[in-house]
Amino acid sequence: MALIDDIFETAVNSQIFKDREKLLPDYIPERLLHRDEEIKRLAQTLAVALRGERPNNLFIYGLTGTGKTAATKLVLKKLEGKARTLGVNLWVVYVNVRHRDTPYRVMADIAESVGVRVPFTGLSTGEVFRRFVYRAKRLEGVMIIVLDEIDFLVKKHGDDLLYKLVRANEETRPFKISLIGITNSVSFVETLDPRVKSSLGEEELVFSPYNAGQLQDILSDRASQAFKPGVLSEEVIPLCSALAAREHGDARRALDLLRVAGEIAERRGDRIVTRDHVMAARIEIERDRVLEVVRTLPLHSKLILAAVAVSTGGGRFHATTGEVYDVYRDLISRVGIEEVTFRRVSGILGELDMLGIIRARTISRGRYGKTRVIDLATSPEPIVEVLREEPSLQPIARILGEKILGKRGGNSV
DNA sequence: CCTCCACAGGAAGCGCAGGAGT
DNA sequence: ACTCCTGCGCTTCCTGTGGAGG
Repeated sequence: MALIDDIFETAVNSQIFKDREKLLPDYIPERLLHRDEEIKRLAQTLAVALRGERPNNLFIYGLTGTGKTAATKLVLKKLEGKARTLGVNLWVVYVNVRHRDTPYRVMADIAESVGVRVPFTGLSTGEVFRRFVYRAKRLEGVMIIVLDEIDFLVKKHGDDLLYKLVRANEETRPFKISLIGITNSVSFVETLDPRVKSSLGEEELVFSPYNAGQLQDILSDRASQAFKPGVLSEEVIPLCSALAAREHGDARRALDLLRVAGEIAERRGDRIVTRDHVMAARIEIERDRVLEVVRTLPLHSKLILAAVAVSTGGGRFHATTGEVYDVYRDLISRVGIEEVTFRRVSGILGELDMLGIIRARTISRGRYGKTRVIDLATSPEPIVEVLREEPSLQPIARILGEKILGKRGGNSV
């Protein structure tokens, strides 16, 4: 009991954190360092909405963790505040298309924002669109729709919806609709229908990556709000910045490192956050990411991932699609599940690659054919862990454990 | 220079579950 | 009760391809 009390006690009276939330990924700070130009451009573009005019459609590019979303949300928040005090009708809809990854769900979010009730399935996308237009027509004002990570939608479902939204503006008059598309893939724009491309890209804005120095500024600023004074040893912030700068200047990653390092220090009962905590944080973040991804994988994706783990010896060497398929069939024969076709296995390998959990690159071996060379991009332990959670997959978890973890001399936990 | 391997990956469509509308 | 819609995981059938070996 005393142990539990201790845990609760440290949680309430943190020795490390003053305000941990300031480091969470969805926290939007009042000011964004080193993004003045971008914020100015955004504000200038959107300001006309305060006069009841339609802002130009806007396209925002930039790699992950460069502040695109934060800057957009920040400016929109202020814009909404201003609109309220001026009594201007303004609707802002923010949709992260990665999480709402079908045209239907995106359209549902947009329609719901003007008060249309939409069931989560059952209607056609066109019907939802029609209801939205019907409702919007009898409203007055400006709507700004933000489609974050828009490339996911287009890659999976084409640009039909974008085309419709771009044109919706004509149908909903006097209600005005302005679109902001956010993407981290620059090449993505080229795949768009030219009509969509030109109207969506009325204005463009590029967010360049932070360099290590800028990351340091950001971390220092945020750390002073989030941590108690004096708990960070002086190498921590430069280290987090350097690690994140190496990964194309991703500020979100840097903040994650800092927060998790603090959490680890707190769990261990240390009073000072050091280099060791940062290094441990790095491993923990990666592990959690993989666990989360693997857990939500459909059955056969899990099995194929297991097959990759086995056929690459836990990541010590690489395998080809054909080899993975053979191992997969072998594994599946032991648990009495019906197997999927080669084509599907190939498709799933592509999906796992996109998730960053394996690495696959296509090569040609000349006479010996063209194939993908597949690597595990993570350590195999989290995979075994997830397989163990599923009773029917125990045999496979065991095989994996023996073939990989056993050979490494590691013990099972 | 051409062949031909071992796949890559596009296209179409199927069966199912969940739900709307009538 | 019935039809129609969607997303999802999947199959079937298909065309495309880099380069080692003949």
